[in-house]
Amino acid sequence: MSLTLTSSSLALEQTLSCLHKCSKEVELKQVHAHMLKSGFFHDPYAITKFLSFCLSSTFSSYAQDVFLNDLDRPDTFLWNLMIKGLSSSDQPETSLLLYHRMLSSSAPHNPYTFPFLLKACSNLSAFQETTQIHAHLTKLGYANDVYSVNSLINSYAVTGHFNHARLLFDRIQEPDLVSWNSVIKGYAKAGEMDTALTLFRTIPQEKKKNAISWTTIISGYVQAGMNKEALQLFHEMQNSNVPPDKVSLASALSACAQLGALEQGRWIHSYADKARISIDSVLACALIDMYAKCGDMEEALGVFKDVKKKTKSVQVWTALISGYAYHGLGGEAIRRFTEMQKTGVKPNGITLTAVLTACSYTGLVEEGKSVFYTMERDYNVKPTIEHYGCMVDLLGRAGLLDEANRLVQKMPMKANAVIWGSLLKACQIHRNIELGERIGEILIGMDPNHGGRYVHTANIHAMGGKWDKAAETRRLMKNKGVVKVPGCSTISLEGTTHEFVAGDGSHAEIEIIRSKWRTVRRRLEENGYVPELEDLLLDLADDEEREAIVHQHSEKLAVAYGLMKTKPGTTIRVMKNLRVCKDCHKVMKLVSKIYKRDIVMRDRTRFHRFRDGKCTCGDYW
DNA sequence: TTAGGGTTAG
Repeated sequence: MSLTLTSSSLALEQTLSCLHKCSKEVELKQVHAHMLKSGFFHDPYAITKFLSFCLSSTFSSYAQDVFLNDLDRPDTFLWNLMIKGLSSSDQPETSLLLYHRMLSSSAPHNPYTFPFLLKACSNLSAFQETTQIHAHLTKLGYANDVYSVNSLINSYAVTGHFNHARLLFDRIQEPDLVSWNSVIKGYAKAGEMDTALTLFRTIPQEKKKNAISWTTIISGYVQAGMNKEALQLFHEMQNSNVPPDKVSLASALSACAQLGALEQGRWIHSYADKARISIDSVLACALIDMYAKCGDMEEALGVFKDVKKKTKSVQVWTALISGYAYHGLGGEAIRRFTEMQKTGVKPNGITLTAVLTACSYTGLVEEGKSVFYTMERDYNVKPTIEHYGCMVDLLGRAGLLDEANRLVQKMPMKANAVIWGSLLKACQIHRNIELGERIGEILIGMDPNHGGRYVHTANIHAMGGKWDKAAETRRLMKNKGVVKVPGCSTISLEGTTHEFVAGDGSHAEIEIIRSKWRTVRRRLEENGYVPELEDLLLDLADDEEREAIVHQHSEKLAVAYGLMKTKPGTTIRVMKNLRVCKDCHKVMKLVSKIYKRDIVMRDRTRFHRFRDGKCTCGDYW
């Protein structure tokens, strides 16, 4: 008897080890059939192992089928196993479905189910379901179960209902750290950073803030676009004896990427190396994105190459492709896109947005069209407004304004301000005054408090010589009290960021900088420079006045400062909040040649790298 | 059994 048992359990263990090698559904089916035939499906241990494997790999719907069809009256443990597994699968809604099945079965309920269910609600961002489950667990008498309450707080937090979360939090006699972190998340998610920070500061010392607490507040600031504050908190975290883990690092890297803070980003990278924190897919993404957005594509590629093949997820590939896109390296982006597919990684909607952006920025019209019109068939991704946006931009930049406009008319969703904005820009570049004026009016209607809308509309009127209309638009803007965001450029030197705002003289060394700029300008003029005033369609009387304005542009002052303060041959890195104007672009090309300097300039949407009189954008931007 | 992260069109 004991011999039989041993051999049968041996057989089971062998079968289970086969199970773990299954990567295709046919293979899984074979193991499944074998287990049924051998009677293993009467053994709860075997069933648990089988379902757990399916749920943790790509076979969660297979697990669901087996569970519902093959099992005779599963117990509460198995129901919970299924609900847990499905809650973090790619179809969390099936978890809720199973819960309703469980209720109509004879399996007795227990409080263990609820945190899993609420996890599914969080993953679905489902507020209605959260309230239903809340009501149900109250009715069943689990309203004081700490795990359930914390999960409820989290679900309300994730769905943006911080008041619901707070109400529950305030009723807890002594909230644990999970409760604190969850309620803070609620405020952070809703952008209520003042309250989030106040609560964060109120966490009692004995609860001992952990890396999760810190990351919650840091990533809250990042999501609110308050990146400087995020990095300040990251520094505070390091002084507080809570070592950052990979999740904290990824959040801080996001802040660096947005700020263009290359030095701090590099520091985080070397910290991860020193602390022997392995670079997983998410950290790799954050690093590649940081280096790319800070203008260092070589380093971004270095990180990408060091990532192990198994870790090269679609997101990691997408981060690299996006980097090439906004560096204007369309050919390289497409090459990587092809390479990615050869390794068996399928693109998602975001990857395709990046590829289309790359085509748009490089003028690869046919390549872009081919991807756009086959994406649903080839990649099973339905075009979203972002993809249409890329296409409108691609066609518009290339001068195919009618085609772009037709696409806007026939797309299945309503055009938003981004789409109209990109079409208006194309009208300016290609001097289609009539269409541009119509779009300008639409945009002002959509965004009456956005200064840029009025400025662009006034400019297109001016371009058509309609000075009275241009003046009227500016007057309208003034009357409404709307102000234009001023152009602002920054340059980082030895860890200090210097800021220059157009026409503003607040920098301590402004007089020397202006004088330096006059010297630069003279050298440019000796080399044949003539100002490019086309972009500056202000209704000013004469060219002299317009020239004076163009020479106060913030990026010129930043570069002049860079030339003053850095050694010959050093790359000058400048960031601008708006798009670079034609004259500044021309000037940068000349400076790069005459002063033998590489200039890397990040503007609102992309990078320009100037070297020896040329720019990587090929003057197509 | 409960809490934190990355890639997206102007």
